[in-house]
Amino acid sequence: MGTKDRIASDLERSFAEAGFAEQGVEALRAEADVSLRTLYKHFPSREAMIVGALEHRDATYFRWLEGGPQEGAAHVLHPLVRLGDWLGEVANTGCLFLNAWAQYPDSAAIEAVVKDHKARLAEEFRRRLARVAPGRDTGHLAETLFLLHEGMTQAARLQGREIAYEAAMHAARAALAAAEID
Amino acid sequence: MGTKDRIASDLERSFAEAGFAEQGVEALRAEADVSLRTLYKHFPSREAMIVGALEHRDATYFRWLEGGPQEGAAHVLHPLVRLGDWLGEVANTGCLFLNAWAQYPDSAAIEAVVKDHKARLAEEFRRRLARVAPGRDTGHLAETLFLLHEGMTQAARLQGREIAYEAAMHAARAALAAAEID
DNA sequence: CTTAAGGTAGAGTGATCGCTTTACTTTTCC
DNA sequence: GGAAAAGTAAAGCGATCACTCTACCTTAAG
Repeated sequence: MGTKDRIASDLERSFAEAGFAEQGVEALRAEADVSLRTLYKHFPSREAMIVGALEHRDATYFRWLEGGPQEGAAHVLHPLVRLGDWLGEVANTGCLFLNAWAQYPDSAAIEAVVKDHKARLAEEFRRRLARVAPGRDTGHLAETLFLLHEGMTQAARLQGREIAYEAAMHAARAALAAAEID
Repeated sequence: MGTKDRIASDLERSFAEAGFAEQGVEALRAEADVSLRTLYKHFPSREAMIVGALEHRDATYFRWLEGGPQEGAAHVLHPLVRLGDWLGEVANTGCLFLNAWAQYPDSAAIEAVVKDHKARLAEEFRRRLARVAPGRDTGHLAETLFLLHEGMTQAARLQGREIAYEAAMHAARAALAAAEID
C-alpha cells in the first residue's frame, strides 16, 4: 500500500527533525497531511508510528549503503564513508534508532526493530570482510568496524562531523592494516 | 549542602535504572524519600532534577577514572579499561547523558551539561596522550580514543559488554601501535 | 518560651495528550 | 449507477502529569 508508506516517510522525517518527545500525534498528523482517523488506521498507536518510521529509516539507510568499491579495504570501509556522507546531509541528532529506544525503554516492539537494524548492520560488515578476506576469521574486525560506525554517529554531534569522520576512518584503517587487509 | 547532594545521588540512580521517560516526578520523590515540597525546593523543575542527576553522574564518573597506570600505552588506555568495568557494574542502558539529551533536545540546560561532560572526557584523553607522548601531535589520536569510548558504550547494549570491550580495545591498540606509542 | 527555618503529607489544579467517535465527503471499481 | 472503501474535519473523553497550595510538625538558636 502506497499511502501507508508515504505516511511512514513523513513520520521518519518528522521524528528525525524534531525528535520523538517534542512531537505530539497532532503534529505528526499535520506533517503527514492526513486526518487523524487515517493516521490511526495505518498506525493504530503512537508507538506503531515510531516503529513505522524506524522501519522506513532502516530501508532508507541500507539503500544508502549500496554500491561503492567491490574489492579491498575500500569495500570494507565503504559503509563508514557513506555514514560520513549521511551525517553531512541530515540534521545531526545522533542515531534515530537509539534515540527511540532511549525514549521507550520498555517497548518490546521498538527494542525489536532497533536490535534488528543494528544486527543487520553488524552483519553487513561481516559480509564485506568475508568477501575481501575469505577463509579468515574476521569476526572481531567486524565488531570493531560496527563499533566505529556507532561511535562516529555519536561523536559527530559532540565533536563535529569532520573530526568524527577522520577519527573513525583513522581507527578503521589502523585495524585493517594490523590485520593486513588492504 | 548535604541534603541536595544526597537527593541528586538518588535521582541519578533512579534515572539510570528506569530511564528518563518512564519516571514521573512522584516516582522520583519516592526514590529520594523526601516530600514533594522539599524536592522542588532543591530542584525547582523536572528539568532541574535531570540536570542535577547528570552533574552528579559527571562527578561520579570522573572519580571512577582516577588512578591506574601512570605511563605508557596503559595510561592512555586506562579510561577505556575503566569503562569496561563500569559497563559490567551498571544496568546496560547506554549513555545517561546522551539518553537525557535525546529526550529533551530543546533544553539548553541539559544540552550544556551533556556537552560539558563529553568535552571534559575528550580532554582527559588529550591530557593522557600529552603525558605519554610529549611534544607530539596526538590530537587526532585523542579524538579516536574518545570515539571508541562512545562506541563502546553504545555497542555494549547492542552486542554485549564483552564483545564491545574487546572491539574497542583492539581498535585502540591498533591506533596506538600505528603511532608507535607503547 | 518563642520564633523561624525547614521538614512532612497529600489534596487540588490546569494543561496536555493519546485516542475515539460522530457526521460527512470523495474515490474506486464492478 | 451504485455500493463499498477510504478519506476529511473536529469535538470530546479519560487519564496523566508537572507543579502548587494548605495545613501541620520538628528542631534548634536566641
